Amino acid sequence: MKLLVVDGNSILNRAFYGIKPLTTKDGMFTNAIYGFLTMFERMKADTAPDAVAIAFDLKAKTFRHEAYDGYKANRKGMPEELHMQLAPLKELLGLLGYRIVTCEGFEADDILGTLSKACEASGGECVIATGDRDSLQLVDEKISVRLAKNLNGTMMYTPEVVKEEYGVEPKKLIEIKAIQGDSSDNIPGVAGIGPKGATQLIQKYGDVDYIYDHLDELDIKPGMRAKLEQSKDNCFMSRMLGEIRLDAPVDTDLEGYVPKPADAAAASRMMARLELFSLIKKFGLELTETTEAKSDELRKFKVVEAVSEVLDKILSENNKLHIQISFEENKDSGAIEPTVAYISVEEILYVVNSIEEIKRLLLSGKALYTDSSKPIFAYCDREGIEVNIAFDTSLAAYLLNPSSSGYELDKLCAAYSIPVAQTDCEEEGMGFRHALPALCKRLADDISGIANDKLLYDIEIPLARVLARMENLGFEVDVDGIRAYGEQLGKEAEDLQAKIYEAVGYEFNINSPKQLAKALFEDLNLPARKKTKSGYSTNAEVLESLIPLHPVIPMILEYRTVTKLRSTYCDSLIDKVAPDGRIHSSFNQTETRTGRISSAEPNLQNIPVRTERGREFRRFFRAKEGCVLVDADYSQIELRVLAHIAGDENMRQAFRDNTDIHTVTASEVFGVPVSMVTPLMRSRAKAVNFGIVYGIGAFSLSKDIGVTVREAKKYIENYLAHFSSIDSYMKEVIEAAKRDGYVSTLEGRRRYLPELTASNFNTRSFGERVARNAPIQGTAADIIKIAMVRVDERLKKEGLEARLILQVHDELIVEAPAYESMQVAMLLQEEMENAVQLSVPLIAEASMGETWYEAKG
DNA sequence: GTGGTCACG
DNA sequence: ACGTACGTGACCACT
Repeated sequence: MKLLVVDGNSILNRAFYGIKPLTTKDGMFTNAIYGFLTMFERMKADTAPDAVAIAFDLKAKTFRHEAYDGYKANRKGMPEELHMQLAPLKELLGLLGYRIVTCEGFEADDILGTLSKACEASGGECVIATGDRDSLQLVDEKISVRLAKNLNGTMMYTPEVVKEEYGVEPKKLIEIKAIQGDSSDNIPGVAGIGPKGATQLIQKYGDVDYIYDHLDELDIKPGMRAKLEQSKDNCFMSRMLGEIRLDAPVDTDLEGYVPKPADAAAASRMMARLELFSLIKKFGLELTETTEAKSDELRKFKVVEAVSEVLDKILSENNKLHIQISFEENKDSGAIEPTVAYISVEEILYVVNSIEEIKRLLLSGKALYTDSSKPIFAYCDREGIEVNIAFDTSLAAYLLNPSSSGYELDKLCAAYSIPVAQTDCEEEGMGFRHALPALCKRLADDISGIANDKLLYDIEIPLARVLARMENLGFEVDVDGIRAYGEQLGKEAEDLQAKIYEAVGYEFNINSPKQLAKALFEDLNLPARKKTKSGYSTNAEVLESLIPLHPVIPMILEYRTVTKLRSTYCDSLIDKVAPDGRIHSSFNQTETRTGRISSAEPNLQNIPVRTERGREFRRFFRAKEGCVLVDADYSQIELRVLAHIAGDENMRQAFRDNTDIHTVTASEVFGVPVSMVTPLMRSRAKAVNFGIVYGIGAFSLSKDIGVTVREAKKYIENYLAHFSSIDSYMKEVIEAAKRDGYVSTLEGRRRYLPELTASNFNTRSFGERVARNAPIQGTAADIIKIAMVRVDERLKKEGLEARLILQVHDELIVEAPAYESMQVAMLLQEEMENAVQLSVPLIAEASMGETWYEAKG
């Protein structure tokens, strides 16, 4: 019999502190549950046990507290955000079939000890899973300890490993601890003797009893002898405190710990409630039912194939349709086409299998309520169909909580407790499809409840259509140009590589941070400035500081730049060019927590611009024959938004006067007239402005602009003294966020901030920075989204051929026939500047050219 | 799959 | 005393 005994509290702690905060949309923390179950599953897979026991401490005092008041006296209680996870975790473990063991008056450690010895006594083998080293004393031939280091890594301790690491046998660890003590549990040990001294004593004399019995005869230095004499009582008490008991009154019949079959439905339901969907998969469960429905609610529904006549009837009887459409690539034409549609009407889920019938639905002009509108918009755009989308559950759910991990139908049904009815139909997932009307209703109510109607119906849904068209259109690129440039960069990289090998003295993989760190910090003896989790940092900041120390450093920096440009922007970009000679990026509308859109496969929002060498890539992004690119970007949109929402008159005035904001800031921060502001002062002031938007700290600012922390602090103080409303706004927004649990943008877009209630300083500070930044970044995102919808409408209304093809957060790019370019530039600027009315002017500047390089001002 | 690094706003 | 700016996506090495 192989027994796995889990130290519940210790693994839970590891999980909690080792994983960044994870919460459900209601602010319930779930990171420790997630981490615990992930580690648990891994340990179980690694050890393949026949029986499993999970030991937890009880809150009550143990015999150790009785013996010594000070025991764990310096231990703070469990933080609330961890405590709230304990009961659900235990319940979940029970549902999964595992047995939890607790014991009054004893700690989890004693349970581990008792069970492991009982297992050994019955001829079995035992693995103890824990996060702290106390249990190492239990290790012997049949008992091993798996020490969890992080989410994925464990370290296996056998007697040999313990001996190797500590220099003594496992049992002797108790003796060492008796002398050394343990500050984390407030165990005193012998005052003045630390780990080294304690280990030596035990290695030499075996145990504490022997030492005290023969204290006068032993060859111990007088100082140490005095310390031992003085702390004799503490030493024996410490041993008692540190020794794990093997006789806790728990059930030691191992058969009772063989896991029972899991209550799969209840467990998956619970995980869904905790929004831990990846765990459902990890534990081999299925997300089938999402709520515990009463039997009459569980009524079955019918699945009916909607042939032509049935469809006629549906269309004649309904003005709105709840519809979900699957798309697939047609293998012959390569086009993305609808393959099957599901329409949910009361008791029946209609399945539409013909593409012609699906087209009829789209052309019907009925208000469509769907789970994902963008693919529908995209298909209809290609087919020239004017589709009427009235609702999109993914967009609604994104507005309700932009921090969720996914917005698929099944997850939403689970997260919003929509009952999923049953069918006898074979196919999986039909229940979720049938739940679409109920889900739409619930989400629509919730959207109204937080006054996000305009955001959803007038901004996000229309925007989905614009994005779909942008994806369809794509961006023409000069493939040969990229290829040639890639070869040039490849040659440069080779030359640099050879020079680097020569300078270092041997060949290695420069792209490997690990090998590079060895070359620089070990073989060339350069000073390591910063550590990462896995070694010494070799990032650009570190390398730049090393430039004066070795001629190879600039080569490495250049090598990095060149290979980065080549691998990220040559090879992969070429791969993404479609047969039409254009790159069709995907624009994700539910990805960012601030409301921005993101671009992927490829990401066209991070094409280089800051260095000339990188900027060259923009020459290969060009307008098609006969067209030009019209590019318009907002000037200082985030600072203008800040001036508006903070209501700062000084900053507003600066923008109304259309002055250079960084120069004005410099003048205030450095206390000189505007005419005396030097370029250095302006650039530092610019960093301060950025910092303010990001939720500044003096340390980071000082690092960014290379001044002392003291100076940086002074700059910030000067800044906030002059723009005093910004100061008060920043304080108020955090207060409001703590009160409400969320921050919002101008249009009411929310971001929830459970981090603000965390007890961990760093977590909470992060929450505060986000509270300051999200309304600004998010409002800017709202504004450009409105502009995009309006630009698209205007282009259509004015009968222009020009089309939006790209958005880069504060920049829009339109591909326009040359003869339309002036009109388009005017239109773009006008719609961008008037998307919303703020108390400061919004400025957008348009320029144009054949390529992105030329078009960008 | 994660971590380090770096491209963009 | 903490540990150090917001938001993304992609590549590479390494486990």
